[in-house]
Amino acid sequence: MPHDPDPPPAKKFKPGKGNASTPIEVQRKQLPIYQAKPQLLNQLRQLNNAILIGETGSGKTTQIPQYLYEAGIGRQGIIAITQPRRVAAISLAGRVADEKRTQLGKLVGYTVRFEDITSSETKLRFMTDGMLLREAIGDPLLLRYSVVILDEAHERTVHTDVLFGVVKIAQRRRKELNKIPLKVLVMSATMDVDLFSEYFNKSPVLYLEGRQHPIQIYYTKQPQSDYLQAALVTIFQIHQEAPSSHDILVFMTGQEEIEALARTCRDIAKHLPDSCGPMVVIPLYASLPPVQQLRVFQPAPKGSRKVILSTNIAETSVTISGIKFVVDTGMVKAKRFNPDSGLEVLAVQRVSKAQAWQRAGRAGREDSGCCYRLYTEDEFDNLIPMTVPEIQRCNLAGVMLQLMALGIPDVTNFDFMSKPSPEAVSSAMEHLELLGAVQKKDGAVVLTALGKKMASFPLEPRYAKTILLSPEFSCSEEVISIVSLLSVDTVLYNPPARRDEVQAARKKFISSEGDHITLLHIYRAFKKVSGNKDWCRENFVNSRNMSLVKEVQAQLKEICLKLNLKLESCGANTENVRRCLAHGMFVNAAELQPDGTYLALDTHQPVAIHPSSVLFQAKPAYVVFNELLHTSRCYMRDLCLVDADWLLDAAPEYFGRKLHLTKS
DNA sequence: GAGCACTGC
Repeated sequence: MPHDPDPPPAKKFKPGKGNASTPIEVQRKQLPIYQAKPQLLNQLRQLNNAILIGETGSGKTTQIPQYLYEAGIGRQGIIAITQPRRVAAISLAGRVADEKRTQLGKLVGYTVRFEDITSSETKLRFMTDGMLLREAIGDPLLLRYSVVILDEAHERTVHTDVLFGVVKIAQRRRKELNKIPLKVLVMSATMDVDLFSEYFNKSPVLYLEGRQHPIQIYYTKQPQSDYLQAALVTIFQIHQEAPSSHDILVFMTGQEEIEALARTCRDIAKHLPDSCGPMVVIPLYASLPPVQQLRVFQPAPKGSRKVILSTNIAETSVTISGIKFVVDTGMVKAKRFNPDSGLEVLAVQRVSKAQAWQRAGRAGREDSGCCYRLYTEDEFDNLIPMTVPEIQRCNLAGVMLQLMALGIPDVTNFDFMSKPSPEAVSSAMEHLELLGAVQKKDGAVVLTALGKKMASFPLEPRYAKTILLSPEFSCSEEVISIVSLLSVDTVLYNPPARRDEVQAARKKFISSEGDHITLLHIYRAFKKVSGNKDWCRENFVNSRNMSLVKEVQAQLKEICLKLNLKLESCGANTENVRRCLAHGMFVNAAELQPDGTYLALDTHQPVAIHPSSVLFQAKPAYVVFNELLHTSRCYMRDLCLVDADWLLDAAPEYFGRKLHLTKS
């Protein structure tokens, strides 16, 4: 453990944050980027593409859009600034509107799902990358925009990666058609610029100075076989040696190990000598109720040390001030996708170098800091340089459908910055063909009328298909509700300590027809009491997610109306709903075998009913399911009881060709 | 008889 001298006094000025005593104009001029403004504008005026590399705190996201606007660059249209996250788009727009001393929604606005605070006056528009992508379906050339700034490009979300290609095509097409040129700026925090620059026709890279403070990195001398034990030891070494005002942020992999380590830390802290101050241990992960998440921002009582045990939510989404020490276990839980089996696996794995640097950076936001890596320098050197972009580890069916809807001629050869495997692409195309979204015509694959409608829903293709089928079964109201319920995080609240109470409360909603109908019963009951909060508490229903369901439902209904889809309810006849689900989800069907196990019908792999399903004790002959989850076994989640005949009816050729239904 | 990182339209 190093000697830790007293830190220099904290700097008064914090980039990107309001400071009551300093006028906004002065604050803006204090940002590191201000010095570079004249040269920057000079270059940006001439360039059609540029890659901007700026460290945290450079002020690039708030200042560059304003500089462009003030200099009259891109005045012919709107300047779009995309963000991977809603909260970022909203808060950045608020900040820039303040700086321009204008009301949000006038000159400066934001557009995220369910919320559009813009007007005809809006010239600086902050938006999620997903929203710009959706807009591109109606206007592939993005003609309203003169400048598109793709921020946080290093995060490489699916949406950003698809947008890279979309703006590149729009830029070229606009030039060919003699339209107003489109300027594309890519902003990234990491130095992995070659890929970006190469992709955008070797565009120039501009470096912006940041305000990051120095961080001392420490490695272990020996590889650690147990990173949790290593984390525990490191936390208490820091606790015994460093001033109590220095908070610790520990990066771990998931809820369970975080809660376990939190308990251990609290136990040990209780039995330490008085010379050690008290320790406040705070868990942080996404599924924690919002009130508990806010605890990480409260300063610990004087003399106490704050220790935050977090998942990678604290890497980007949640920024905590006052962190002096970062402890990095070097591990992360991440989803992987196998295109052959259609299986998603959530697995603990090593972080990338870029991720390790991102974690370390969380210690140096206000002042110099330390990062303890619980692995050796050799192990660090062997980490992969960058996290594999999401586009290379997800199901591509939705992406391919969206590209087709954008009118891109040969989607299987789309110019991705990082190409997904040909297997993943062809498996996505096969999936779309099965759903009837695309078909082969004269050797080419084209979007069908059905596929075009499917693309207008912000849903996975099979859910969109199920909704579009629902009028045939006179149950569109029910199917829209079910799809809405499935497209948010679970509405069921399951505190493990109160399992018996949960089971008792849920009993009255359970349907022998499966999880979908059970969810529908809960939703109907929720609506009957108009979303009463007490009702939600008593019935272990997450009222926040339920409210979200209502918003999704309203959006889906609006799309249905635009498509002239008949909205009607089947009332108590839920068999129709199951018929509809069978027709929409037939690719996710499973069949009971004579030995009591299940086989997935498309891949013939053995699957099991997840214990969380209401059908867990039952042995239905045929089910359709929402997803497969590979943990200790391969589990089907969210099941619906169906008839074999319905499946055959839904896809006679598919089941006749590939499968052997055991039913005689 | 299990257990789920994080976003987003």
